[in-house]
Amino acid sequence: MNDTPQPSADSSVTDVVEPADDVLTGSGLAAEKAKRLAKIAGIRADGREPYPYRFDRSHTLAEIRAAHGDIEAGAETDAHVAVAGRLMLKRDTGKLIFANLRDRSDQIQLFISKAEVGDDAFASIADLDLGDWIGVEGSVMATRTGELSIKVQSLVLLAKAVRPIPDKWKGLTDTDTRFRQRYADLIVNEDARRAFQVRHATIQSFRTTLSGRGYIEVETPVLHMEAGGAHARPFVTHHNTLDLDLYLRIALELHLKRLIVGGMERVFEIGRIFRNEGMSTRHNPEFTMMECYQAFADVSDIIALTEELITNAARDALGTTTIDLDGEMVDLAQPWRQVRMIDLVAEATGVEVHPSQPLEQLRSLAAQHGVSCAPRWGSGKIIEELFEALCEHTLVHPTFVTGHPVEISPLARVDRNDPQLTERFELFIVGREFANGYSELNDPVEQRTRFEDEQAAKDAGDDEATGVDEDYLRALEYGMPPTGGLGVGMDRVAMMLAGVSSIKEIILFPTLRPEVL
RNA sequence: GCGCCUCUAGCUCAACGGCAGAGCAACGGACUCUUAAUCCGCAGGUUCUGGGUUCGAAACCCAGGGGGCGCACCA
Repeated sequence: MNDTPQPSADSSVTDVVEPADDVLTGSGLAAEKAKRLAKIAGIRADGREPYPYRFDRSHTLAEIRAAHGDIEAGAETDAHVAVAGRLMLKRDTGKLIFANLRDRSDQIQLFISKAEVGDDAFASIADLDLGDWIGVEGSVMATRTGELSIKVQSLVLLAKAVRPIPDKWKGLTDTDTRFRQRYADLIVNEDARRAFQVRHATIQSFRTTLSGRGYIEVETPVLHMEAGGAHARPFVTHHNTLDLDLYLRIALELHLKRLIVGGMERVFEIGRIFRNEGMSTRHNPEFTMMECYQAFADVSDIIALTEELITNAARDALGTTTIDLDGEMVDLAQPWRQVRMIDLVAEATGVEVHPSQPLEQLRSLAAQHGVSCAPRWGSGKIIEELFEALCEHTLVHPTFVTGHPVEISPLARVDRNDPQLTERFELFIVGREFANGYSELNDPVEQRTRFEDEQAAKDAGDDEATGVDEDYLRALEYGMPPTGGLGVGMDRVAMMLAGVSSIKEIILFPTLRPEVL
């Protein structure tokens, strides 16, 4: 960079190896880390390894509790076990140490007797810090007070923690720290661990249900030439070798339907999608969508599938289909309401609405209800806006809102009984959208017309409208069978089942502004 | 993007313009059945950052930063 001579190396090296005395005797974070690093040096000086490569575990802690949880107070068994986990609590009574060991499955007490392990080993165990990873061999017992414990015969350090874990009782409550340092959150907060277990069970349940119905799981590109399949502002990136701007996908839809054209008949993908929009308790810029497509099916099949997927997920993740929705216990196993969007708006306004009505009539209805309209909006868009403003938040119980206007549904097939509406639904629960599905438009000529309408909107300044996807049209020209399709916001389903109110609670590493370190 | 709230020891929180403190963790000591062990002792601070007001600011004012909530945006 410049010609300034660098400081000589030996001026900066000398005080790095041995921490200064005042750091070792203090008790701030720097002092704490220095002490623990000094312990590591001491362990190595003893010829022991603070970070060994592996440990043979015979049982998880839950397995031990399942097998021996009912032994009597004071009982000693000859069950010899090897367990591993993180040291969470330590109670040192002099010649006995009680410690709490936690692994992924459970937490169990360690009973460490100086007479049993010997003076040297006892001293090194007493020197362990909360947060250290350890491996233990011993026998299963219960203390005089009946606490299931492992009587330690030997203990090895598996990984030394240099940084202290948060408060053993209060945990970590600062949301900023919890989301930035999810590792620390997971160490101390049981609720966080549980939420991600529910998320896992939810996604696993979807896979099981779909697999059981003959769907196969596929992976389609994240980098798109054209960000289609939804109305959303995309993230733009650039491929250097091709010298090409690409978009991160905003939906899975168009590639999955190409596979239906190819004859795969039943496909699904659970994948990350990206929308360059605002963040809230219900929106993260990257989130997880499940989309599935089934040949020879229409919207009614997909409505039934949606109900089954979510009800099964509740059963698999929670063991019940009765869940708390905004303080009200609702059984998901009961049939879900179906109602047309135009009927909900009519109910809310007392006036019949339909996309065939003159634009001026709908504009004035919107104005009466405080909904302002952009000049380019057609009747269908105004009806949707009225629905969102007046009806959406009232839908607490699971409700399939159906019959969306054609104008706002460029990929959905027209209703067989009403050419101004589509065979489409959105699922709402506690006022939030969870899913979207329809009978898929498979007529290539009509799809081209719909795309051209989108293109016109885009040209008119709608930066969420999509352009014409020529390759998708080419695929449709080969013939797509009648098809029903579904998209489900997996984060929102997991939120509902985990009972959390922010999407950041159900995404391990939510998007945050950069931290100043 | 706008409004409101918030930021103090590693963690959880006090201090209402007047000496920055407690609990946990840490450190030293006692204790062979604890359960957030207990008891005694000791130590630990850029009060988010930068300005300003004041004899005196963690507190009040201004600007900036992080976070939360709401609104806006959002198939």
